[in-house]
Amino acid sequence: MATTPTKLCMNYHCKEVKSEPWRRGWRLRNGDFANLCDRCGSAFEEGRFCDAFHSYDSGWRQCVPCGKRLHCGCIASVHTMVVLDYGGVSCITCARKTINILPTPNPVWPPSLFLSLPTSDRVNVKNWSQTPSSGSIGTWRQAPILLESSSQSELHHGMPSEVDISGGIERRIAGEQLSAFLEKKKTEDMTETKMNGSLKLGTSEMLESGTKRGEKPRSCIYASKKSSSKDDLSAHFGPAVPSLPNETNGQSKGSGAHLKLPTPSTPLTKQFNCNPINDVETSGETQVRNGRPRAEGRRTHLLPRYWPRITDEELQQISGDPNSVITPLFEKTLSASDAGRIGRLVLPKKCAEAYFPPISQPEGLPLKVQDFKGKEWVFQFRFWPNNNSRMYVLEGVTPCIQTMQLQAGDTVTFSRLEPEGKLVMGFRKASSVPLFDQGNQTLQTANGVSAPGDVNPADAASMRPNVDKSGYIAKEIAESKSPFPGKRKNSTLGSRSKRLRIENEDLVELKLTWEEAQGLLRPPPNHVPSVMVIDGVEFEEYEEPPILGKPTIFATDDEGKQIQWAQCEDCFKWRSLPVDFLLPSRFTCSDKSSNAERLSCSTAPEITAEQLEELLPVSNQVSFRKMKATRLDPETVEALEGLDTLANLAILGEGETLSSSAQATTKHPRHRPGCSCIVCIQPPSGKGPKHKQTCTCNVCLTVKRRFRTLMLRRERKQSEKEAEIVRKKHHQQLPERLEQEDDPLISNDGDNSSSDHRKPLIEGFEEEMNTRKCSTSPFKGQIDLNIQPEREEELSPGSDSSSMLVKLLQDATERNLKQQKLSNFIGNIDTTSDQAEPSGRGTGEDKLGSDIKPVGNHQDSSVDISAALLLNASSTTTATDR
DNA sequence: CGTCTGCATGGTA
DNA sequence: ATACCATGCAGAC
Repeated sequence: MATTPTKLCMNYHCKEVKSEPWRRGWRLRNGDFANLCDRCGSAFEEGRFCDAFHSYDSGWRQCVPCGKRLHCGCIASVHTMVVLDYGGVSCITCARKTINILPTPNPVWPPSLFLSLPTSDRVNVKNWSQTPSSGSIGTWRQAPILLESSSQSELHHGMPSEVDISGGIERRIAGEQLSAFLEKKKTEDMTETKMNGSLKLGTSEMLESGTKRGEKPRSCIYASKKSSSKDDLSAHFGPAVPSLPNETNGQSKGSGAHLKLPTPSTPLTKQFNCNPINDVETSGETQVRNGRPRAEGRRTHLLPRYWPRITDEELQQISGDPNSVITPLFEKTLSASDAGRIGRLVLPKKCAEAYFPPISQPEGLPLKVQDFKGKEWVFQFRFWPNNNSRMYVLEGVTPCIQTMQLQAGDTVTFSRLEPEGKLVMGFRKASSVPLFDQGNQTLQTANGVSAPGDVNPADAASMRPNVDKSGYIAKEIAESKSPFPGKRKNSTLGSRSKRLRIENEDLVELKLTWEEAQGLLRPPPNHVPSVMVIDGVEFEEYEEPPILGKPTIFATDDEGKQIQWAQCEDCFKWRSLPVDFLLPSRFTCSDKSSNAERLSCSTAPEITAEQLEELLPVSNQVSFRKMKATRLDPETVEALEGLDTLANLAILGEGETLSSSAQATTKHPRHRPGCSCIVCIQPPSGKGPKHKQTCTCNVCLTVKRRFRTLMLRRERKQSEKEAEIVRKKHHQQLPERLEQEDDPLISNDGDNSSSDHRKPLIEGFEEEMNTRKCSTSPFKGQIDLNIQPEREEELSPGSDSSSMLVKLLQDATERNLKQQKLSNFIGNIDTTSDQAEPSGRGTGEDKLGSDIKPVGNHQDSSVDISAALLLNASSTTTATDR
């Protein structure tokens, strides 16, 4: 970029083919300088470039004070003139003389900023005019634009609210700055920023270097146009300046504040290397673009939690067009209210005022926003008077949020895509961050990208002229399942109400824990269960509460024998173990006693994680990776260990105490007060009466009900599953997204769709489980009220239940068997939840069988079952169902 | 009676 | 002490 791709002189009228050395011309957007041949370069240096080459071009005006001809809107001359407040232009010389008075430096077009787009395009860009106030806005917007674009400082300095007047701003900008700016140009110093920068509207530097310290003029940067006309500027910058002094100000006390706000975002353009953000603050965090504003000023104004976090990569993904620039504006973690059905998304005041179009009426205006898929949404951007302030909200977001499958705790991001100026809305699933990964605040999760979308012409107004709009999006992180990023980047929730926090973080976390824990439940060590039979189903009863074992991976060895792979806690090597080996909560090589040879951590690994991963079905690799990560990450390890505690707490919670001194009852580990599941309502092992098929006791009724539910579900699942498959085929292009969706852990049950999302998968697992069980189940063919619901599938045709249902079940089973085969084994890990679900899910009522154990192992030996689920998968189910 | 709308309240930073 | 904002809630529909 820096240099012209070709070896041609960059003077459009010259194009002399030349080789090095080139003479330096105007600054390009990318920070480099135009390469000019000697002749053109000389003309440029002498300030007669336009006279020499553009004499016949349009755009010539006269300096108001001295009458000198000025080629306005030309990148080659942009730095030599100033746009006056009251109209007209002035050469720099005159501007300097008049200094604070009239002259406004050209807003920036620092050459660097200059966009190749035709002026016209940009200029028209947004008519914010939609708003009633638009008219006036236009005017002063320009100013703001300039300010912002050029420099934040300016804004801060003074222009604030009253900015209305273009004049004000411009004045400041005046000559001095210009000159300063020019000087800088020469030196190319980006460093200097300060005020000058701000004033230097015109200076390209600002833009480029823009970021100098905190204040990088983000928005401005990109807006370059050939024409210097205000319009143009406004188009670009305008938005940026959210400031809205006038418009907004009505309420807010400091409209000025608004102005300031705008600044924060720096345009992160792809094009420009200068990522304000990066430049400034992040020396280290190069990749994450936190919206953190470079500008300190901004920071102070925009709470960290709203700083957009987005990586360069993400940005790039968002904008497919290499020429487009995405400027992250801000992000917000959805509150319960935001994600609720009301469809109102509360916008941080400062963000709204800084990046959205100014609105003077509560009704606000329609705002077009594109989502990462490029779909355009129109929200009503408005505000409510609140105290002496305003509360900004986006109305009508429900469809969008549902489409993105967002829920409380997830984060939506707003970015602006330049030069289109479109607002882009992205998102980041809270779940994407590994549960235990709290420490990492990186954006792994982020994704959403937004495609460019135009601001709607009509609504364009809504978007601010200059403001950046970028919606950025979050990609979903594939693996992340965990619901909450521990700390979430900014603890967006942090400030939120406890309620929210609990719901989203803790709750989710707890939920996850449960899901994961479910699959890891193990009988207490060294405890021999007493087996009770309830209606034909064996239940293992332990005196001690279960413990959480370590996740393992089930596979088949070379000989076709079922085995499970477990990772040593100490050396992280993977060891093969008999499929029926129950891992303790902390497994180490030395525990591999199952094999004759006793191992130690020093023993060479039998397989590497990578190899192991390869052995897994694709569908399980994600889980595996997660597991792997979990183990390797010290934090996670700790967390894992804490899982035990957590799980136990959860188990113990709710009043029931499954203390070590466990009560001898049939209550399952997850029993909760009031639990009426088939297990809990049963008398202690073996003491209950045997049920007949005609029995109408609670247990039997429950089982029957569950069976019915199961059958219905199966039908539904089947159809959904098929639909899902079809859908996937169509959407393979969005792997990430899909992946996320697939992530079972992510599911939150919120009201949203996310839950729906998982359903298919879960169900699939369920089916699998059912299938297996069925195949092995001894009870085929009949509805045996004594069996666990999960096993109901086993029923074979001819059972008491409708033969049709049975048939359906069988069909589904067969199908599933074929499809899932071995993959089923992998159940422990993440899939754990899935597994669990299956069983549990079968019945709508969780509890039933849920809790108890996996009878399966006793009955059939379907390895998977026994191995993976010592406990009851069902319990998991329970959790999910609920 | 459910939903929508706009404002009020109160917790948190 | 103040501003922000998540949620509540009453009135309207």
